[in-house]
Amino acid sequence: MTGNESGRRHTRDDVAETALRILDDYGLPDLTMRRLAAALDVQPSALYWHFPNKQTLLADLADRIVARGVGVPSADPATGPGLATGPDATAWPDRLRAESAALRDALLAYRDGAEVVASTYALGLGDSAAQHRLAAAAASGGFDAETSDRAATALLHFVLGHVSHEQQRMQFDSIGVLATGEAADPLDVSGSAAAFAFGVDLLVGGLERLGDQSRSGSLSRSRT
Amino acid sequence: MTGNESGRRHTRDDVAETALRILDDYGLPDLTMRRLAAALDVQPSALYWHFPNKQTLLADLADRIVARGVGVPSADPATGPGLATGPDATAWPDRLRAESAALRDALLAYRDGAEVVASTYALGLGDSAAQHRLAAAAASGGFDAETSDRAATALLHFVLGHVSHEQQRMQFDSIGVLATGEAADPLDVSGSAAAFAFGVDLLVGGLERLGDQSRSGSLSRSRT
DNA sequence: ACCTGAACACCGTTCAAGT
DNA sequence: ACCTGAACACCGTTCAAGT
Repeated sequence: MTGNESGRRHTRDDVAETALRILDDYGLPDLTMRRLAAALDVQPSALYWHFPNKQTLLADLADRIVARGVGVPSADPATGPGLATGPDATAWPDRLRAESAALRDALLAYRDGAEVVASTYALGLGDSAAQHRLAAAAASGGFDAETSDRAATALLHFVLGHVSHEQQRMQFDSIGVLATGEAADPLDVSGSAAAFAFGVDLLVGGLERLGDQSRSGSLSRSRT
Repeated sequence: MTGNESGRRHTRDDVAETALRILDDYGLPDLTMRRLAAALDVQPSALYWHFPNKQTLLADLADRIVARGVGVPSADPATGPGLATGPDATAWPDRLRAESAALRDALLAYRDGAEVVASTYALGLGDSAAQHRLAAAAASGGFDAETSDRAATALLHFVLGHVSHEQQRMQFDSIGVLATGEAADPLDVSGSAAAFAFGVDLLVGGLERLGDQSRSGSLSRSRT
């Protein structure tokens, strides 16, 4: 299905896609070079012709996971009915919220997706597509580049942290059925989404407030 | 110095403190059970009498790192001179900012401190001292428990993400002196602090704005 | 261009047994 | 109460050599 079934010779793309399948089916701890090699019917050493090391492979996966999340505007029906505005005319706070939600969806689409992207981002590897998309959304609000970048970084940290936590909890729940009578309940699915929206609203709201302040010229004290 | 030099018999506390020293001196990747055992002049298997597994050990370290950050109000002279208010009379936004800064300081006090705490938190292990302190600070602003909790979680995610990134960059800089003429510059130290403050301000500002809105009764639409 | 074979230098964890 | 000895079942990575 990946394009190479048993023809024995692989491309970098084959390797990455097979890795992505192992990740999604068995999780990050089970995504080892040796397991990946076995899935490709190849010796572990063969992988090092395609990728210099494991981190580089993971960075590639991270980029694919994030990139696969474009074109999904929000998947959230709460944006309101009949707004009928052009895609460019959307108010920037909504664009920022939509971009954050799309990123969350992208991360949730693969098991341990958030952790893969977070660790890659922490190591400074990978294209920074997520960061750039968020920064562009912020910049559409008229903020200068540094402010947009910092807001994007703050949002990204929150999103990665939140979804990592969320995914950790998902596989924890799926294993131990919890001995504590109360159970983990699927209510938490919507609870997680609400908590996510709340965090995003806090950051976007903070940015809106910052815009209001500079517009009314009440910058209490300029920072040294 | 840890209390046990070569008396050969160790306590759980000995083990944790020695682990903390290895962490700080050599970093998280070098903190292996085998290395820790060697530092204690003990067989690796001996560690499993004190801790059931490595994650539990790391959770213990995380708790110690966070706990060691209490009593350090802010370490930031920018809070303004001569306020002379009692410790309890501080405005809640300042308290939240101070708590966030103290947490950052605590994490920065140990090499890879943020990653240790973040992974422990993600796994749902450890006391949640950091989370609780932040939630208490938020609650002192008059917000209900759920709002305070969610604000604390958002802040915590941001802080852990930011400081992880910051620490990763620190050890990256200390190794590769960077071939790119521009260099990594110590300016980034203050840049990191400013970016941190900005992120915290965004979240705290968002919370203030939320307070303002509910006070003026303009909750556009109540969420379903 | 892509892979094998074999090795190097490691891991975390278990468990019977010792003192 | 605290540890040894020995093993189990793994890791990521390198490198000469093959086709």
